[in-house]
Amino acid sequence: MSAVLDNPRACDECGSTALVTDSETGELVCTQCGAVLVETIIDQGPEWRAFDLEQQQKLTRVGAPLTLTIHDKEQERQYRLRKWQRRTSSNDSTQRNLTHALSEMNRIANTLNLPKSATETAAMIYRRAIQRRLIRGRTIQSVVASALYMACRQCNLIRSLEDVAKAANITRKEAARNYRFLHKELKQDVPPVDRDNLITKFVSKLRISGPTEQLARQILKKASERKLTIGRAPEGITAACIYIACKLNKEERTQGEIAKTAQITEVTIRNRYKELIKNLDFIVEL
DNA sequence: AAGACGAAAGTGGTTGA
DNA sequence: TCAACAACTTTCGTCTT
Repeated sequence: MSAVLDNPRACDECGSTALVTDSETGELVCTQCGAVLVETIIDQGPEWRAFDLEQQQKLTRVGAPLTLTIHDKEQERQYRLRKWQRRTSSNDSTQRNLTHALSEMNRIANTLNLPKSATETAAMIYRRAIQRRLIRGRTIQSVVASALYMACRQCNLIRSLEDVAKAANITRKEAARNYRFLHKELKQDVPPVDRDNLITKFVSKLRISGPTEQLARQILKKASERKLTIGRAPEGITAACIYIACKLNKEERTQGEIAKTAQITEVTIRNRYKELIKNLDFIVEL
């Protein structure tokens, strides 16, 4: 784990201010280029820092870890520079790709207001993708967007593929294509979209009252129990439940309004809610 | 006039022979 | 590899409030 630092310091190597401390080693590390910046802390372990298995193997080498017996700052600095040079020359394109991707990822995550945990998950996914050589032939933008979307799903955060794609300046279609590819290749476990979370999000966007929200949840629960939700997009089901709840509570919301916030069409809401009311006879009593 | 309705055609992906 | 298929969208004419 690492923590953000409100350190005004910039990276010596690339000038970025996105620095984090590695809580295990206490090193100050640049998230942009991977440079290790703090030399005052003595690290008892190996002094290199691997991003993934492949690098770990590549970087493993013989040599004593830095100790207090070596004070010479200049010597230390030169060693560090040599180390970095070796890194960049041996793995240049990968490193540059990663640098670019991570900065793009931070930018997109920022516009989506994603918590740090999700961005870190996405970064892990991206590194895995690099490791498996899945990037070639795809744009950084689209793979980054896919990784972020996958991370959101894994962290149970509601961010639509469309929103992620928009933030990454690519089309929904392209994001979907790359997401499917990543999902297939990485065999990552991705939970289905949590419909309760969807209700929470839509309800707050639509400013719907608490009682109506509760009613929508009840309807969703019943529909789920009666297997009316299988094979249907969660957005459509959720939107229909909210629409029905509004109707029952005389809280006027148009199909268009709800459809827009759920990023689906009115037609889909109509189809879902027709199916639901046909099979949820209990609604009549409410 | 706005909202709801539903038919019909189109889209992009999955499945299965 | 291709056609059938399911879910969803787009579009548009019509009905309802």
